[in-house]
Amino acid sequence: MAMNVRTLCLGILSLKEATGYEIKKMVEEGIFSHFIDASFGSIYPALGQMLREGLLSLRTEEQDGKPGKKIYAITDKGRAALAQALDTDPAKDKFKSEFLFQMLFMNQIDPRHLMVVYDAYLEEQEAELARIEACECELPDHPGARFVNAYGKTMLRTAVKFLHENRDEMLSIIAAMDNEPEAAS
Amino acid sequence: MAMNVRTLCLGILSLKEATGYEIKKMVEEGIFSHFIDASFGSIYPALGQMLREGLLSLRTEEQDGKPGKKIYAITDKGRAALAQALDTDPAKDKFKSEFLFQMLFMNQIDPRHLMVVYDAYLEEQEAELARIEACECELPDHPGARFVNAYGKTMLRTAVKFLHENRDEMLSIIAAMDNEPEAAS
DNA sequence: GTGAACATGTAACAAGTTACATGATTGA
DNA sequence: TCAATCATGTAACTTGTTACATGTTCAC
Repeated sequence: MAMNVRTLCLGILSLKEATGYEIKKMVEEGIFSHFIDASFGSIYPALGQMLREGLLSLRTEEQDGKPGKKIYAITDKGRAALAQALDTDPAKDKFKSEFLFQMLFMNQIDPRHLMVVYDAYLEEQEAELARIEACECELPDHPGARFVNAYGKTMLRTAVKFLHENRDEMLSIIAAMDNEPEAAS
Repeated sequence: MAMNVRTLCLGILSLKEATGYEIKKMVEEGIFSHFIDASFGSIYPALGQMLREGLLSLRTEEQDGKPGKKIYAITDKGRAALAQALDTDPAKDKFKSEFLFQMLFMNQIDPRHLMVVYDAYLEEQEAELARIEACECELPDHPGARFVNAYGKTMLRTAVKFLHENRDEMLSIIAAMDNEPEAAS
């Protein structure tokens, strides 16, 4: 369905008008963050392009000093484009995890470092869960947002639980490695 | 930690020697598939490059008709490079889901299509779970593989369970949309 | 006075995908 | 006979990131 930065911006702007800066913030702080990424370097060009194509309209708000806000709003043509993208079959999920890659080859890692990495990842997942739970109250009141939020919460809780439950086993694996080291540094 | 296709190939070749073709198959059929992707267009150049750099060694096995197998093996220098990559802090997970994006904007989708997409995704997750459970028996006997397999299984089971449990609610949301359509096609 | 948040934008770069090019064998 | 599996490789293309460029205000 071509879920690129363009479609992402259209989706956000279908909820309310916003500046590129605000879109970036929503992407990294809102529910989106769980399954989407986007940098300024991709958002700004996408907005400019879609404005030229008539999918967006622009209103500028001057500010003292700061470079005046460029507030984009979606047009009818933009809504049509979004509807079309939304009507396509979604591509397969893409998940890349360097953490899991490292865990897969844990027997080739220095045991001390391994545990540091493990705990850091666990904390990260906990923080992510906390964030997603926090943004729940300010959730837009439509079923999609609730569904995605609930899904993300469920998955993160499971991950955190798994990592907690398996921590002791990790420690004992490491203890075994210390006796029979394969690649301790 | 620069977990690119190079590191992926080094990791696989640290388990056993293989051809580019075999690496691709392992990536799409083994435990790797859950958190990694790689195409021929990235694997073959990576192998050639690392051979030139001395991280890999090459043995060719002629075959009748077919273009003789190029069997790569990791060298000491290659193992060192892998160890170095494994010693770096892993980058944050990257997860992209067009399905969740569509669910987020479900109120702008044709209800019938929405349910087709939902069921297709559910089936896909079930298939993925079945695959990961199947490859369990032929798992290399080291703790990393078991950990990653268990993690993947746990997450996929949770996803499948969630999707099953929320299917009825989806149906009622759709029923509500049919009465009060916002963007039915 | 130093760093963070606000605010926009460009250009070089990185990394990987898709499509193309080639060609035998095997099973439906 | 048509698709799939085996087997390698290249080149164009897509997509997005990082770093740079610029400048204010506000809190510590």
